[in-house]
Amino acid sequence: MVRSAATLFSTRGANATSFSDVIAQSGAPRGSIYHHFPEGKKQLAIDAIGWTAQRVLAHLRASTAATPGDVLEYFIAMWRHVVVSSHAAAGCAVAGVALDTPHDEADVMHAVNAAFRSWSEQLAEQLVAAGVPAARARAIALTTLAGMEGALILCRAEGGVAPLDAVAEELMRLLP
Amino acid sequence: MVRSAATLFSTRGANATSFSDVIAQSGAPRGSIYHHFPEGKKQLAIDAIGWTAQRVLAHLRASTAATPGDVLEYFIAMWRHVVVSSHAAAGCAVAGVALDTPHDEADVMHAVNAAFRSWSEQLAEQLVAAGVPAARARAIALTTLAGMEGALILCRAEGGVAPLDAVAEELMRLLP
DNA sequence: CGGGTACTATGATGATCGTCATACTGACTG
DNA sequence: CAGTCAGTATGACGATCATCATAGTACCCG
Repeated sequence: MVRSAATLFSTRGANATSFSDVIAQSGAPRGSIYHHFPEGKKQLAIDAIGWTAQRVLAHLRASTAATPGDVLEYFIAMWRHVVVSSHAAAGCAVAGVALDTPHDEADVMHAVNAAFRSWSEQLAEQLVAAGVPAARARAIALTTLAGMEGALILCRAEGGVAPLDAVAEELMRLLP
Repeated sequence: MVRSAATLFSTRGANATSFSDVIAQSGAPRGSIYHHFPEGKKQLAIDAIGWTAQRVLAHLRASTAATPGDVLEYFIAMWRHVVVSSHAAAGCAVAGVALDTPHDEADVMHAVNAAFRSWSEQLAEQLVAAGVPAARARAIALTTLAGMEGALILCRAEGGVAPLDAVAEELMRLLP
């Protein structure tokens, strides 16, 4: 269910995804929604974000990139694969929740923020390990993350991967 | 109504915004929804995007920036103002629609794409006028747009303007 | 004044949503 | 074997949504 929710969030946003959709796509039993998610939809969103965050983190940690350029390329290639394999229909599930959630829903927003920060920090860490000074690494990591999130939206709008490629090429210039 | 819809889209996304919300916020009469928007909510979304697109374009055209740095700063300052004046609650209405709309809703997606492209092209044009070679100008403009859209999401998640400022500083490095 | 057009008031419709209560299943514990 | 409990089935609830039909009002043109 969490996995289905995450993919649905990434293609239609959180509010356009109903429990019925999640049930239908995951094959999970209807009756056990509030057994596994006692707090309802909010909890499903939080769990889906957490699941996505961990998945991305695990993928990043599997990287063997040694140079700063390889680090960024590995991160970018991950998002590029999302766009290509979904024919520009999917984006980032975390962003899909972030834009659909009123900013005063503290716990959901906190999960969103934690996900973004974990990715940014992991990326910065890898850049530091590849020889980039810490302060610059943090800034480059954050900019790359923002660039990707924005590029995902542009790709979705255009229906192709071209914007992401163009953004990626520019982001590479930020490296020493 | 269009103005209200646009601001609501930018703070909660398109699907979380009901006609009732738009009515309540705009003070418009309930009975005349389908007089002004015969195609229903889809048309409201398209019109809100068009209105936002034109508003941003008009603001950009009012710029007197002469150097490439000033051009980017003017564009960035606009988004920064959105974040600051809304206390990090608002983002980009076009993005709010883009993520909430299934990718096969062709006419809405076309409006979204047109909005993004018009901004990107206007920005590139100004960069060229400030002396940046055309090819680079287009790439920098697209990257800046993507960076801002992503930064808006990060600011919303964090509740502050810090991510946007960090991204802005890095984007400036792309200029010759 | 008369007629037509633009807009609004009111409220109904069917669908869908999130949420939950109640009852059932099966497997595991002692 | 009796008992417990995680998980599932079924279906109902109030609310809200987008949409529309019908009837009304305001205003402009001649």
